[in-house]
Amino acid sequence: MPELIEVEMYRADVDGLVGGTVQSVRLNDRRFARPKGAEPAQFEVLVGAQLTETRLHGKLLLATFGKPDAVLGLRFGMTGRLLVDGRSSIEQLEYASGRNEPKWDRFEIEISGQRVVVRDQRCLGSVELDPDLSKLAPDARRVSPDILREAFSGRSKAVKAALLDQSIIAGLGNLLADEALWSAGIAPGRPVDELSDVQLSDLSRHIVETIKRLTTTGGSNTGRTFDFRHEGALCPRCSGGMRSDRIGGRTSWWCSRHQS
DNA sequence: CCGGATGTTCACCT
DNA sequence: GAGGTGAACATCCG
Repeated sequence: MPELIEVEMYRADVDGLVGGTVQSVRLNDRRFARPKGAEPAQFEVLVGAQLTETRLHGKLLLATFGKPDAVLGLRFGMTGRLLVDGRSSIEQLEYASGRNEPKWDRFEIEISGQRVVVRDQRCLGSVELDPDLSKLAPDARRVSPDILREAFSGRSKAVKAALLDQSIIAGLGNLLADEALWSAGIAPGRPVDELSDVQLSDLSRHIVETIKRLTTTGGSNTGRTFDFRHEGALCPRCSGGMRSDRIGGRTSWWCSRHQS
């Protein structure tokens, strides 16, 4: 289940509570708060506030409140999920275990009688009050060839590493980045300053397209249309051998034939 | 026991 | 500043 896709589902869940009023807030695990060392008590300001809007920037889920004005930012890491009244729109997470323990409830907020819980086994997600939104990178769902070119300018790192860097482009995770590069026929290790105009435009289009496709088809299944992330796999497009390597600190898979 | 996993961040090199 | 690497975070799985 690709990353930004599921966060969008969580956003839709929270959006169903817009107009509601916060009755209680609880940070169960202070390690979950950002910035590191933030006081758990700060979240109390949300009590009595009204949820006015939800939106996404990259993988960051933002809930805006009024009276008093405040913004709550939620990050889900690799194993975080959101429960509303004990239910989640995501049945299972690939890398979360099948179990579902209440002890992993790191943050809870009650809005109009509905209990919103961030349950995160590995505790790699976080919650932040009034996150700094002034220097966010462009959102992956709205990239254009020009935006990509601008984001990559003055850089030389591998395109896969650049796509994973949330300060360059916000929203792509490991699977989504591999899939977009596969669709665009670009090898993940190719430095961004070597990409042609045509490749930049292909990449831009396939990023937007991949996110859109998986958002609409990913709800009822795993979100992935094929599986090529294993040894010996053949490319579903051209039957080339799939290769893997570590790029940008993460395992990347690509087709040795049609991606260059 | 070890390594790796849809993520982010920090420290430390070059 | 840029880029790379490795560790850390917490937990489970093969």
